Amino acid sequence: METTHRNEQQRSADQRRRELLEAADRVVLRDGPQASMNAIAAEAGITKPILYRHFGDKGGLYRALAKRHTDALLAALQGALDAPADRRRRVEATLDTYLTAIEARPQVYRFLMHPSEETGGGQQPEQGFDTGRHSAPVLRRMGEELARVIAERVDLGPNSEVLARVWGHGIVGMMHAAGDWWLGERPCPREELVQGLADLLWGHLERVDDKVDGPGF
Amino acid sequence: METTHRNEQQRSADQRRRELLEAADRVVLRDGPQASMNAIAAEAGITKPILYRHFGDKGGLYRALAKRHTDALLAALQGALDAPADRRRRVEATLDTYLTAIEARPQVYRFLMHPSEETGGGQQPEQGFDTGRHSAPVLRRMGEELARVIAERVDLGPNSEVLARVWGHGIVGMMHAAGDWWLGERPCPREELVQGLADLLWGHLERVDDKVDGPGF
DNA sequence: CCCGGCTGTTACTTGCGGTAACAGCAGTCT
DNA sequence: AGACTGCTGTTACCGCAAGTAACAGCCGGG
Repeated sequence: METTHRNEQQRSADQRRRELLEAADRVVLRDGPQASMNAIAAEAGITKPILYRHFGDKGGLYRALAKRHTDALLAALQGALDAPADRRRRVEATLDTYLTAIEARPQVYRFLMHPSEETGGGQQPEQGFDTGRHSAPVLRRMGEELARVIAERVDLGPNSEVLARVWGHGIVGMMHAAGDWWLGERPCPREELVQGLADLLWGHLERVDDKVDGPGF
Repeated sequence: METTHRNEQQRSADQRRRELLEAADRVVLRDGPQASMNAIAAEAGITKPILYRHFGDKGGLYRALAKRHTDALLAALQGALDAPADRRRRVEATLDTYLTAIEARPQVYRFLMHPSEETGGGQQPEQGFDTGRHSAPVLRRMGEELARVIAERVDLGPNSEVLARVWGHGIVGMMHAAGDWWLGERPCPREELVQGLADLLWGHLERVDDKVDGPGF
């Protein structure tokens, strides 16, 4: 029967693809984003052309890899965002979830934030004014997701469509940058960072007092 | 006289270096960060080894290039941050300065935010748990600078040292992420984005009303 | 006069992304 | 049975970019 044949092959191909992805994962998490296709193939016990048959090019493999981790992270954040608690607690929980994740697996984090979509090889596909294309897709997805949540839960007045997205991307960027810095320098325990960021979001910037001397802020 | 000789050579070397940097600038701004050393050398009218004598390796050239643009951007931001106006106006002016800069020269922006410190060639220098090393140095410098300004101008209570840095990096990250998204999609005029971000910083998140239906935010 | 230190070159090595071209091994159709 | 299809996998190659000798000319100072 042809369909059976098809399904078996399909299943096998998918399974193979998963195995390859896991091998690639190991190598990338060990060697960073500059892991070579040869190294990944060797880890999987095969040779290069097979990888190319499955993923097209290096970018394809990276994208497939990134999608898995991105989906996992987003799911965790969704959970925190939907938890039954008051608004401030949910904000804290979301920040904490993100920071806990990047703290637990910094290699994954580093990989996700640094797709570095190189062209490298034999041809140069496109090259025309690709403004803003470089930012990590994780951040974009997180920003859009948060924007959706904000837009559907709070009333931002006129133009709330765009405003929610401004805030979504802005908040995600804040979380990301602060987390990145914190992960590199570890200047304080996580809980303190969470509180500091939540306070910032909570509008303390408006209320903090000027110092007695100096031009004020 | 030996000193004269030295100075002449030094001056000449510095001038040559500047010329090379300008040539590199043209190529990088035209071809993006994956501009080849050969192309840069050709643009400068010379060949590769000279570039390597001046800058060590590709990373060195990129760092030198990035420093020039970073310094310029930071100077502009300092100006906005020190302008004589009330706090809200200064916040708006700073956001606007940044956004105007990235809008005016998106290629420079893209280059600065995507150093992509590849190793590439013959050897692999270091590879041990370099958590957080990837973030663009511009952002770090901007974050630290803003932290300094915050720390010296407002009173954040106990632990204000660390808290100021949390806020500095957080705010810079917010600005960066929102700017990046905005530059790519252009969903609204710049002024609207500035107001939205300033509002977010101004603590509207605390005060916005829940929508009448839904779980609230 | 020749030496030190610069400018510049050509020609090479190494390594990586990517691609033929080929070989074996199912299962399927006639 | 035997040709066909579609996968698995291989070796061997191309092109290109980073980085490095090794060599050649120029010029000021002992």
